[in-house]
Amino acid sequence: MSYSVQSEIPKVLQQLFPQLSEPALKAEIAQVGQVFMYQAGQVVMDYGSYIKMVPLIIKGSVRVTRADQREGREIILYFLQPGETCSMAFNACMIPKKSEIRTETIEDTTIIGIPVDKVSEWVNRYQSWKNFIMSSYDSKMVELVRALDSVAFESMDHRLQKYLLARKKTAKNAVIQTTHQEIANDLNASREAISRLLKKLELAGKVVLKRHQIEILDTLVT
DNA sequence: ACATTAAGTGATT
DNA sequence: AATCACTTAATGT
Repeated sequence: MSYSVQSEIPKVLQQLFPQLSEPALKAEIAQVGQVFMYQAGQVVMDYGSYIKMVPLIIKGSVRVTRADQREGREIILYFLQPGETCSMAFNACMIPKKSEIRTETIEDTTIIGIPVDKVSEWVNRYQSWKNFIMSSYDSKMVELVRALDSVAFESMDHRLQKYLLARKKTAKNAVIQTTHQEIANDLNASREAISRLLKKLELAGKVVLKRHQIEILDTLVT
C-alpha cells in the first residue's frame, strides 16, 4: 500500500533501518539514495556486471546465488529481506570489480540504492553506518559458513526441509509458489530427486503438493 | 480438443 | 544421487 517513493525515504529508514541513527546520515541517504522497484523474478545483478550501487532492501525479498561457469548450476548463498543489505556488494565498492554473484528478486522488491563512493565515504564519517556495514557483513558470513557445511555434511533430505522453511519464512506464508525444477536448481539436485523427496514429505504429512505450489505444514520442523 | 509444461515412475549406472 | 526415457496430470490457447 505504501509506494516507497523518494520522499518517503526518511520514514522507511526509521522503520527498517533504525540502527542508522545519525540525523546527518539519514539526510544524506535521503539525498543520494535512489529508489528502485523490481518485479518478481528479475535479475538485479548478474555475474560480471559492475556494481555501482549498494542496495538497502525495503520491500520484498531477494535471492543471492553463485554459479560455476557452466550455466544452470547455481547454489544459494543467502536470502535478503527488508532491513538488510547485500554484503557481497561491499567488497566491490572498496575495490571496484565485477560481480561474483547473481541477485534476483523472488517477490516484487523495492530497494534504496546507495552509490558506492558514498558507501565507503560514510564508513569514515558515520559510526552507525560503519557498524551497520560491519554487522551485516558478519551475519551474512555466518550464514555463508552454515550454508557451506550444510552442503558438505547434510543429506539432501535435510537440506530440502531447511530450504522449505527458509522459503516459508521469506514468503511469510505457508504456501510457497514454486516448481520442483526451481528447487532442484537452488539446491543443485535433479528435479526427480526433489520430486521424490517432496513426495515422501507429503506422505509424512509435512507438506501438501499442488501444481506450482507447496504448502508447508506446521509439522515440518528441523 | 490440442499443445505445453510440471510432476511422477522405474530402470540403469 | 544423476540421468534417461517415458507416463500422467494440470493448464493455457
